[in-house]
Amino acid sequence: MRLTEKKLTSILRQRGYRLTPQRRAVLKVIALSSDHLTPAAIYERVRRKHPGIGLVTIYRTLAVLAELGLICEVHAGGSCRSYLMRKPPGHHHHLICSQCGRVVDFSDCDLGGLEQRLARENGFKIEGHLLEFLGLCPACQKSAQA
Amino acid sequence: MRLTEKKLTSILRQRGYRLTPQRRAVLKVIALSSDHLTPAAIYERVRRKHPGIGLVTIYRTLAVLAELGLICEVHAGGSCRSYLMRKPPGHHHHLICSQCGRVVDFSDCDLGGLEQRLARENGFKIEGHLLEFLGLCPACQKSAQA
DNA sequence: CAGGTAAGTGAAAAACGTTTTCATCTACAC
DNA sequence: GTGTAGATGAAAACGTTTTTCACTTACCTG
Ligand SMILES: [Mn+2]
Ligand SMILES: [Mn+2]
Ligand SMILES: [Zn+2]
Ligand SMILES: [Zn+2]
Repeated sequence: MRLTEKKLTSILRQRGYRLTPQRRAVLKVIALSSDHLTPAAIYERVRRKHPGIGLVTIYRTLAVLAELGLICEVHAGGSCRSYLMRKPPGHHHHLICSQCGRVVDFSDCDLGGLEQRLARENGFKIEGHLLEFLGLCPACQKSAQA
Repeated sequence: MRLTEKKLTSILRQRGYRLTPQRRAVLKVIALSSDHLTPAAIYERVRRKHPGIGLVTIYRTLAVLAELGLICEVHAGGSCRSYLMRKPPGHHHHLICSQCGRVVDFSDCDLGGLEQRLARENGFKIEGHLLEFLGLCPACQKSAQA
């Protein structure tokens, strides 16, 4: 189900929020990216088309959108907080070189079974997961031998 | 296998680190707690018996202990970073409530096959992984209905 | 289509949590 | 003991997030 303008307005209004150009712009940036974006990265991108926007508004908007369940917040290693659309078509994960920081994406993780078991055993409603492998990339393995 | 003073010294020295009273104190606080403790909480507790210690030392010590694999770092909702003893023998993972921050541990993740495939396809030498599920705990699901 | 008002915005400042810097100190090898 | 690489603490720098406040705007009502 695509998120039409109409639907978006109604979701917001249901909780007493208004649909402003700023909120539209922030949501659009997140929707068009398949990566996790930090508040700063979102700010940068939104400003390209919307130069007057304030960083404060980014934070406030992220809080509202997350509260409404339209986007979700992810905690990763480095910059800790980032956001992405709630149900992306195939989430994605990272293989990170612990030495040079190089990142490789992958998307097939096959955690469905584990997820179901954990949900059942603990009574959780699971919304997402964070999976990162850490290791040495080919280049750093070579330089480590030297 | 308990972590004796002797063993600890040897683990540290293997990498060129020294065993200082401050490091001993930080590790002790973490070992005696079954919770995840933030750097600030650790600082507070260590200071009770060790008033002169600086917060900087807490941060530096946490980085060293995590690098050595003696403790592990957790990213949860609110205060984001916290630490706890690494539970032998296997690694352990978290199921985190995105609303109240409650954390449930689990240890069986069965990622061996995926790990091997990623290593082969990308030439990485994989050293470890981070796996966290995010969702709503039973209590927060109830309060969400209201 | 006004007009009124609650909600939203942006600039600036404050509040955090974390890292860097640097002079001093100390654990440990010899 | 002595020398030295490694560790510490205070202060300052830093980047991120929140608060405050005067001003503006989306949206309801008539
Ligand atoms: Mn990615
Ligand atoms: Mn845990
Ligand atoms: Zn985090
Ligand atoms: Zn690398």
